Amino acid sequence: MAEDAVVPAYERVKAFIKAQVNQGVWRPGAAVPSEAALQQQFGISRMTVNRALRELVVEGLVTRTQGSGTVVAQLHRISSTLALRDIHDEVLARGHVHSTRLQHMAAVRASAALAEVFRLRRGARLFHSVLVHCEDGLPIQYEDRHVNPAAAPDYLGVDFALTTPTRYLLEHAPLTEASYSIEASLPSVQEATCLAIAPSVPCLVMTRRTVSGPHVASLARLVYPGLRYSFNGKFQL
Amino acid sequence: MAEDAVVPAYERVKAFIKAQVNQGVWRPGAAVPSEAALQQQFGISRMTVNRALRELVVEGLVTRTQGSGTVVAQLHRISSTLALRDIHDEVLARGHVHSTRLQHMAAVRASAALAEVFRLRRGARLFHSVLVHCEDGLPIQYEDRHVNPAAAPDYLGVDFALTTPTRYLLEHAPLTEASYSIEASLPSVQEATCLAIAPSVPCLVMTRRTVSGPHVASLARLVYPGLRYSFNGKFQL
DNA sequence: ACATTGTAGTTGTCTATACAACTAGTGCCA
DNA sequence: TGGCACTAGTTGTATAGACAACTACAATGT
Repeated sequence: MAEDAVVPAYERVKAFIKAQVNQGVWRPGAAVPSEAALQQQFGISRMTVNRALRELVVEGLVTRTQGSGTVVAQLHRISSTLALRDIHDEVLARGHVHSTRLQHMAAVRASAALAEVFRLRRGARLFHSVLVHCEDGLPIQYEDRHVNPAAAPDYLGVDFALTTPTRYLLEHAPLTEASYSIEASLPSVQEATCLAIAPSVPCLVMTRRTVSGPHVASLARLVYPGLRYSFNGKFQL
Repeated sequence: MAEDAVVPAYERVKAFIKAQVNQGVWRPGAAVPSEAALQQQFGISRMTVNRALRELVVEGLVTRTQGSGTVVAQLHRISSTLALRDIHDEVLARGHVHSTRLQHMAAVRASAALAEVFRLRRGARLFHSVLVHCEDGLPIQYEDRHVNPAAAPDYLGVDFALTTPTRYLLEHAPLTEASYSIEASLPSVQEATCLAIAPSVPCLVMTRRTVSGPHVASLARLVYPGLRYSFNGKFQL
């Protein structure tokens, strides 16, 4: 039953270097053997060693300088993959049931602030939706979103019992750029009401702007009750 | 003055594919030409095409299946590299002045909860430090930290006028693993006092656990006044 | 109808070699 | 001392070829 599971040569080299760093044999700043040295040590070709080291650069474990050498990196990043993940999938992944309540859906005129964000003129047509997402019936996200009709012309007709705004936009306006900001603040009265919390309960607020090709596709304000939700991340190696 | 700036062949292939995806020519799920096809199209060797495609996999732009082919990825991740960044550098990068007030520093005995986190027995010796970090004199972070003596035996003697706990630990207990959680909550009375805010002001609270080799090195509770601080991230391509 | 086999196409890995580009040091010379 | 040229060592890129592993599909046979 036990598969051969032949580990590729470049993986062996990576594992070796990671082990040295993990066990503290090579501290940050220490020199990693040259490609030629590792080539001899492992009895493989230089290109294979080169691949291993290049991948370790991407992983943030080492830094390389042409002409000089390879050293163990000083800072080990946390690549937190704060992914633009659909809340539907997220809830499902936890083994719970996701449901949605549509609060509002309409075409609106852009205020000066919105027009600037979307790089449109003031008064331009935008779609506006407000939803509440629930996990096992309990509200966990208030989603207030504006959408650029140029990126998703049929947004008003989408049935959010079948999909979520995030998913619909990812499918119809593929992502080319996104930026977000996470703050703590108090919910508005309407947000508190929809989330079934007191207005004094602190919330995580994520503001997210997505760009699709030439268009600013969407600006979303996502409000999470602070006591029912947290962002988590992990880094290893 | 204008350098030749010869763009490597594999970069040209990557740029070509990114452009097709960005401009919507190839939608998520669409097939990317095979290595052989790209090899012909660009007049380069297969290994070079292979490198380009492998790097695009790491960047999350495409997925590849042996025997089947390469397709444009469905979800474009935001790999926000929420780095374990030293707050001192962070403030400096914004062009401001960073200062620190040491509130407390002592050796303590582990409570049951702390012992579990650090994988030590109850009552084991730990170091405990409390600092307030200021940006241009304004408090922006309350840092309550426990440290494992096995990972940083000289922690009690560190002068936090010269360095920060984060920096000291990164240098003396190289990181092998870290996990964090971000929540919104209200500050304790002491936290509110130290941060010079009202106890009703919502705060971002990051709880961070770091591992160094065999030891759980540190557990930190970082409290940020919600109105003065936000986590930001960006993704492109 | 169903299962098996074969095959073309694709990606995964690895090699041996080559040259370019850069770094850091050494030694020379004015 | 200061500047310069040279060199050994290192990483960056690229090639042509090879074989393995896997997928999807077509052809075959029962």
